[in-house]
Amino acid sequence: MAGFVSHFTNRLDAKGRVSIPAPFRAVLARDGFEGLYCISSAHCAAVDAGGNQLVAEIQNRAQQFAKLTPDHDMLAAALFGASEIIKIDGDGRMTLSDMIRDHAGLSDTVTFVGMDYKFQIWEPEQFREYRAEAQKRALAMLSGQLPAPSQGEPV
Amino acid sequence: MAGFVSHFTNRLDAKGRVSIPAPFRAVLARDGFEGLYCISSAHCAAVDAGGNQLVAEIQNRAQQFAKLTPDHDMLAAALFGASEIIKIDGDGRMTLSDMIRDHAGLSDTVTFVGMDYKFQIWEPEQFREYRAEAQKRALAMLSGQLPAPSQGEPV
DNA sequence: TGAGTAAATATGGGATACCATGGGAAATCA
DNA sequence: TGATTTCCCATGGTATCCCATATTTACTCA
Repeated sequence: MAGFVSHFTNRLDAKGRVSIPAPFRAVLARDGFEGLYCISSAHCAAVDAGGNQLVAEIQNRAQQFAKLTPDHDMLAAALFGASEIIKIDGDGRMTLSDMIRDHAGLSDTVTFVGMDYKFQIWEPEQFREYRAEAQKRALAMLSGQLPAPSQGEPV
Repeated sequence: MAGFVSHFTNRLDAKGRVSIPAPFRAVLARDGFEGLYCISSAHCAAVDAGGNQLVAEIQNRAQQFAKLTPDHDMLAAALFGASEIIKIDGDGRMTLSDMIRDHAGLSDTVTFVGMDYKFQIWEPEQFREYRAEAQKRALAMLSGQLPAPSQGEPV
């Protein structure tokens, strides 16, 4: 099944709302999750967003540790504490929370980046920089220039 | 089963639409993908296009890494963020996005180049140059003049 | 064989539907 | 009650759908 693909930049209005790109809304509708699951990325200035597919990946991560252990508690606090569920209004818009705005450094435009099972929310200029770097690294990785990938690197 | 072969040059109309060559449409119909999956080539001024076969190659590349890791995020941003799914209208035409037009440097004509499991979208003159170079290199490779090509050439 | 006919294809253009965006009014909260 | 949020409607631009036409290719039948 097709996931989140391509990237879009939309404007933030005076009320702090921004349209979620229509193709992404279509994916979310198929996914079935009510609202939009958002979680600050631990390793870049972006917010991960998505539906059940994303939630499943996160839970999968937490399940590496037995419940009630200090490790699990810590990971759970880090993951779920940095998460929130945003409502989507009748016109397909979301209202950005302070957490999202601060973490991504957003001002008046927002870039949505498809990443198959989730998408990311970026400040446009920062995404440009990240993408330039990502493309360089991807080219190197895919050309077999780099050693074996890190299988289970922490989030 | 036969893939995408040969090349065709069609005209871009005032609305930015261009007919996908009928032989390519036949391959896409067999493939079963809904629409046309497009991704900017990382190493030349062309856009890769195709259906499930192409998507499978790309997903395969991303699966080298565990989800939610920095490596996977980076690769996914470079691959899926640079992709889009273009609709094909009832007459077999696609509307070129800005991304495609810019990346390939298109103006008023488009060359479609079959490459078996995918095809490429080129500006005609740039393709001529690329092909001249490609033929020279292919000849050298096939006669064993050059060292083995890089293992995992980017999608 | 060869003119006539039918089918497929590339291309043009009008009408309609969709989407991002702005703003007002009702509802909710502190 | 003032501020914020949620719901609803308006609008301009664009993409999509549908139909028309020219040109080529394939086919038919005398």
